[in-house]
Amino acid sequence: MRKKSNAEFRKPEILEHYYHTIIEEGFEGASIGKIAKRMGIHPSLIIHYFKTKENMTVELGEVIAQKYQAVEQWGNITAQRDIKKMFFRFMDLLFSIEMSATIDDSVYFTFYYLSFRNQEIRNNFSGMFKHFRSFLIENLKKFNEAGIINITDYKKAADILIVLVEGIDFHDKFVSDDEPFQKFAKYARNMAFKLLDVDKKLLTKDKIFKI
Amino acid sequence: MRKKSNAEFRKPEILEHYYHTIIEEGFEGASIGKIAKRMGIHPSLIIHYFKTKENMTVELGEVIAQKYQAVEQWGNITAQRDIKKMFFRFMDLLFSIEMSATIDDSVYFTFYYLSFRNQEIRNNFSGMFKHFRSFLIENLKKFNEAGIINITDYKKAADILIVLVEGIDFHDKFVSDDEPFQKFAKYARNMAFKLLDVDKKLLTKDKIFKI
Amino acid sequence: MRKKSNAEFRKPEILEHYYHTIIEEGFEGASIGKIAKRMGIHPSLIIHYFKTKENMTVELGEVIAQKYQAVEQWGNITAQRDIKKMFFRFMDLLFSIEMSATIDDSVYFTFYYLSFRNQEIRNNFSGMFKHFRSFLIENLKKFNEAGIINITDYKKAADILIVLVEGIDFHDKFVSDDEPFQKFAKYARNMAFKLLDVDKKLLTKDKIFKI
Amino acid sequence: MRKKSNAEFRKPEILEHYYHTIIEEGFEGASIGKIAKRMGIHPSLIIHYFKTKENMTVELGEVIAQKYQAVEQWGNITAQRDIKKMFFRFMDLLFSIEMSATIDDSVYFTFYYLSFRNQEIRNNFSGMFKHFRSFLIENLKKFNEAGIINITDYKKAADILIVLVEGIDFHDKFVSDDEPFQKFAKYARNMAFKLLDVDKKLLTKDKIFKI
DNA sequence: GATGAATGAGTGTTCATTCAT
DNA sequence: GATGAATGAACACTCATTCAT
Repeated sequence: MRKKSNAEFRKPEILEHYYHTIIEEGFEGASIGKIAKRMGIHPSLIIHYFKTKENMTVELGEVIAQKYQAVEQWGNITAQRDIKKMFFRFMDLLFSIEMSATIDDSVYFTFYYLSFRNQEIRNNFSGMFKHFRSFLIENLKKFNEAGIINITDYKKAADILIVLVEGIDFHDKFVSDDEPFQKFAKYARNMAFKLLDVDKKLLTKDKIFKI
Repeated sequence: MRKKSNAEFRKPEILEHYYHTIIEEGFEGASIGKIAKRMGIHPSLIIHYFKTKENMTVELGEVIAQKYQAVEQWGNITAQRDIKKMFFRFMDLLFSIEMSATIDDSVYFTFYYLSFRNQEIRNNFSGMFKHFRSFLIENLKKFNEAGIINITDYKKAADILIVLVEGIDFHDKFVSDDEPFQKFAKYARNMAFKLLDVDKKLLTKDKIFKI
Repeated sequence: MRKKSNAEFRKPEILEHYYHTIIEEGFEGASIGKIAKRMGIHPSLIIHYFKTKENMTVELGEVIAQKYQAVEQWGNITAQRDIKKMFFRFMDLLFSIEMSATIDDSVYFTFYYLSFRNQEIRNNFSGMFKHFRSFLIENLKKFNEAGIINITDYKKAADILIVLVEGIDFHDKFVSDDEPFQKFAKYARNMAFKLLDVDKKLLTKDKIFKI
Repeated sequence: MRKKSNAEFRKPEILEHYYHTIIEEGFEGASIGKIAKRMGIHPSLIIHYFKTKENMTVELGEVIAQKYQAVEQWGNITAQRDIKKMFFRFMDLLFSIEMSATIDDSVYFTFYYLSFRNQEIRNNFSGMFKHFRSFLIENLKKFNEAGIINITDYKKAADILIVLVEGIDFHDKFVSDDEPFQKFAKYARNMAFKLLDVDKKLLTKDKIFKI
């Protein structure tokens, strides 16, 4: 009854295993053979579905890029009626561990790294960031018009937010003295408040952006 | 006294070729065989000097990490007597293309990526950033005491500077709409001015940090 | 009564594509997968019709062997009433490029080559040559009885004709200094005239067989 | 003492095994793995010496082509003082089984076949035939000047001899009714006598060239 | 009749590494 | 110090074929 495993089910299943094999064995270690063994299938079946390993890698890149965009929580937030509350929840989510944790860091960096040698992967990631930027711009506009923030160049603002958000992961990995992720995340968020010129009346003490 | 092509000279030479092979062939493509062919020597000789490829990779990581620290230009700048001039030249260099161009981006990202699977490499890079942070702190202190900037938490300030500086490369690679590197770099620099609370009297028009 | 694309039509179609795939990709390169792709069908379908690839190869060998025999032009020639004219047209056709061009040389040699490892293919080709020899004998007899040629051993004569005819292709491929195919063909034809002891009165200048 | 197996010894050894593997398994069946197993060595060692299988195949082609040229017996014959005796021994050797048996037929045909897809192999074989033709021309000249044969176009004569000689193998493989190789070989030789216009006084009964 | 899933053997080749010289 | 021989594991991928649908 459920033996009817076709491409629609199999391909995501394989990508899932590919993803986890990368986590456990690294990108170079994630051979088709190992993925197949992990799944209990024959290596050539993977080729059957993806033709080449590169295809499979690109497709995994797509999935990862899509996951980044599809942070489901955004839905609830942007549905919030009180725009001030909405702003702060928006920023909290932006600088939250949830944002970072959707994709395993090592895989994430793997694909950044692969971007340098694979145009398709680069395009996927670039597209993902541009899409995300559009989403940010759209919302920044609302906040600006409501007088919560005070900016003129939406695009630049969105860009700097992306840099800060990505920077948290980076900091956590390479610079941090083992302090909890959230600590620097919150700090970065406050820096964002400052750069966006958030209405000072709205800021409680824990949101102060003095370095 | 006889031949002087010993390890001391050979190892850096090999690492140099390893580095360029990575640029041209990617990390996976940079096999010992290819490096050897590039040098016109026998692959075994590379093993002879480094024992294993992993060793060689780690050593290349060290060299790269050291290069990042040893930005020679800093010397001239910190020797500057007029502290205000010094500050702006300091910031200009920090957000300059020279900072980014010392090491090829693709190799840089390769080692970030390798950090996830190799503790030694991670330590090297982590150490490099900490060292760099110390350097920043030291200088920020001077600027703060001279009343040029106005901060309280030096470490945090240094961290955010690192994030912003690293973010330029990242932005250039993935987010930028093909605008020149310098444009966003300058913008990021201005954001830094804002976060550091630079004395407004010192800012000319092109240094204004309004988004 | 429904679809009429059944084996009778499909098999020759597949063989046709197999033939052309061999020309383009070589025998080793002519995989079932490639043939199927060429036809826009599924590889399994080819297996469905031929059971195994070897079967298919043997069947292609049959088709090729048959084509060699079925040189339609012979019909017109042997219908010729003037036996002298008939002889010369017969010989002209025998040593013509049309004889060689019916089957692509590379495929032809492929099957010679396959003959060594496949009894069935060898039998097909052997049968084809024997059949062709019978045809030659039959006609040589007529020419001999009409006094045009002067031989006693028909079989040997037929054999030597086959050797000469096949030799033209061989010469063209390996020995010729890029001179046109027809030049050596004509030369070989004249040698045949000599061996068959053609009545000298019948020979015009361009048919003289002196080396 | 004899462990010192280097390329000079190893490569011919491998080619020898390649040759025999082709005989036993056919060209497609002669994989590097099988050759290695036959030799009791590791497959990658074969790659070590030849880099690619194609190289190895081309080199085998060279060896085969050279063997054809280097028929040692010629030496003794052309040293013969009595030119008439020499002529007949020359022709006997030309149409002898020794000429055909130096290289296994199936391998020989394999390389004919490969010539169609590999320029280098084609060149080797073409060169071999041209070299052989030169050798024939050189000798035909002597025989002609001695009045034994009577020809004007040496090159054409040499070409037709090659075609006849190659034709024996061909006939034996595909046309012959299992009659011994020598029988048709002798017959072909006699045809050659006829084409070369051998001085009739020299011909004994078994050399008569009437078909 | 036709397709896709799945298999399993096999391909040439790459690679890091060891050892003897 | 430097080379070549040799290894053995691993790799992505091809291929013909079988089976269920």
